[in-house]
Amino acid sequence: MRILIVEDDHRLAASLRRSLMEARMAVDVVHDGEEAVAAGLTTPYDAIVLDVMLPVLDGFQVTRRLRDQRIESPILMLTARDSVDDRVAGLEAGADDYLVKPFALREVVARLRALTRRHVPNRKSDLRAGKVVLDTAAHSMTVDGKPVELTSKEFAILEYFLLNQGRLLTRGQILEHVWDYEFDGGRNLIEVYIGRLRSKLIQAGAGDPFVTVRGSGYRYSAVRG
Amino acid sequence: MRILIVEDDHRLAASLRRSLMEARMAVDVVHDGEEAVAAGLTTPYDAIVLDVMLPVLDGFQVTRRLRDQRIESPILMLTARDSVDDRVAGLEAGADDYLVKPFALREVVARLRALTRRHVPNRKSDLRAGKVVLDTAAHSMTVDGKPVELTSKEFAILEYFLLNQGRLLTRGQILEHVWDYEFDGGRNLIEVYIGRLRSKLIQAGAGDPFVTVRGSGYRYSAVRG
DNA sequence: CCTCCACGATCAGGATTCGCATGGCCGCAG
DNA sequence: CTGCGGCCATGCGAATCCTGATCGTGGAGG
Repeated sequence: MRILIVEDDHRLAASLRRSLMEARMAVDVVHDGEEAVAAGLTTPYDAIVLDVMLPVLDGFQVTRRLRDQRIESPILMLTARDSVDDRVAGLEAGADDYLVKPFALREVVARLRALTRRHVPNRKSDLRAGKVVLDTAAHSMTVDGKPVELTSKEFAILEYFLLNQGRLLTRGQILEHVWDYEFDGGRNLIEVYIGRLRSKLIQAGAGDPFVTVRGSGYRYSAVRG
Repeated sequence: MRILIVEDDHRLAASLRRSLMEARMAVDVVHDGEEAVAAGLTTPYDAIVLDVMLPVLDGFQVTRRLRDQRIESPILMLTARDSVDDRVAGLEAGADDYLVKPFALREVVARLRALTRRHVPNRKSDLRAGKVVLDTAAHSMTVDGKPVELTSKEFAILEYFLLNQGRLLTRGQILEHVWDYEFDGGRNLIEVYIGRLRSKLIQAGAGDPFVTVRGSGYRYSAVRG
C-alpha cells in the first residue's frame, strides 16, 4: 500500500506521514505540484493525498494533469475552504474524495482505507488485544464477548492505541490523531479520557492495559488472560 | 457476482463501488470507454454499469463494441439526460436497462439484482432479523408473522439496515443510498425516519433494534427473543 | 531515608452539542 | 378537494465533552 502525500506545509506533511506509516502504509512526500505530477507519473501509487493550495501547480491542475495521463490512482483532496466551488472544482477535476481543513488524522486514514479497499467485501475489521475486541465497522467494543459502551472519543482513542500496541504514544500524537491538528487541547484532556477508558476496561474485567510513561505519554500493552 | 463500473466521475464511482460492495458484489472500476472495452473483453462480468458520457469512447460505442464481440453481460446505462433519444439509442446499442441521473444508489443495486437474477433464478428475497422479516419482492414487512405497514422511504431505510446488520451506518451513507447522491438532506430527516421505524417496530413487538451512536450514526442489531 | 515537586489521576460542574418528539406545511395522486 | 407520504422547524432533554480545582504519587536530590 503505497501513498503519495502532496503538502507544502512541512509540519502537516510530517504529521500525515507519521500517521499513515502507523497505519502500515508506505509513504512518499513531495511539497509542490510539479513534483507531485512527476512522482505520480512515474510511480503507481495506491492513493494520493493532495492539498489544494500548492506552489507551482495547485491541486486542481495536478489532478487534471494526472488524469489526462490516465493516472487513475484515487485522489483525496485537502481543501482549506469549505466553499462549494472548491468541492465541485475538485471533484470535476477528477478527485475521489475530499477533506476540509482542519481534520483529524484518523479521518485521513479512514478515508484512504475506504478509497483503497478493493473487492474484499468481507474484510474483517476487528482489532484485538487479549479479551478486548474492537469492531471498527460496528463502532463497538466487547470484553470477553460482553459488550461495553464507549463514547465516540473514547472509541477513537482506544482504536488508536490498539493500532499501535506496545508503542509509546505522546499526548501530542493522540491529540492530532483524534482531534484535529490545530486543536489546542486543554491541560489534561488526555488524562481524563485515559482515566475513563481505564475504569471501563477494569470494570469489564480486562485489567489496566495502559502503562503511564511519566513525562512522555502512554503505552498500551495487552494484559495476558 | 462480479460487476464492472464505468464512470469517469471518480467520486460517484467510489460511491457506487462502496454500495455494490455492501451488497456483496465484487467490483472493478474503470474511468473511460477504452478501458471499459478492454476490461469487458477480458473478464466475464455478471453485469456492467456504464455511464453514457465518457472520455475516449462514449457509452453507446462501448456497448456496441462489446456486443459486436459477443459479450453478453447485462449492461445498465447511466444517462444524464432524460431524453427518449438517449434511452432508445442505448437500448438499440444493446443495453439492457438504464437509469437517469441523479439516482439513489439503492436503485442501482435493485436494477442490477433484476438484471442478474436470470442467472440465479431462485434467489431468496427475504431479509430477516429476529422477528422482523422484510419481503423485498413484495415490499412488505412482517413482525412475528403479522404484517406492518411501511411507507416506501421507511422500507428503503430498513432494508438498508438489514443488509448491513451490526455495521454502523452514517447519515451520509443512508442519504446517498436511499435518496439520490446529490440530495442535500434537511436538518434531521434521518432522525425523523428512524423515529418512525422505531415506534412501528416497538409497537409491533420487535423491540428497538436501532442503536444510536452519538456523533456518528446508527447501528442495527437484532433483538434476541 | 526523607522531602519536595512536578506530573498524573480524579472529581464535579458547566457548556455545548446532539438526538428525539411533535406538529405543520407542501405537493402529488386519487 | 382530500388524504397521505415526505420533508422541515422548533424546543426540550440528555449524552458527551471540556475545564478547573484538588488530590495522589513516583522519583530525584539532599
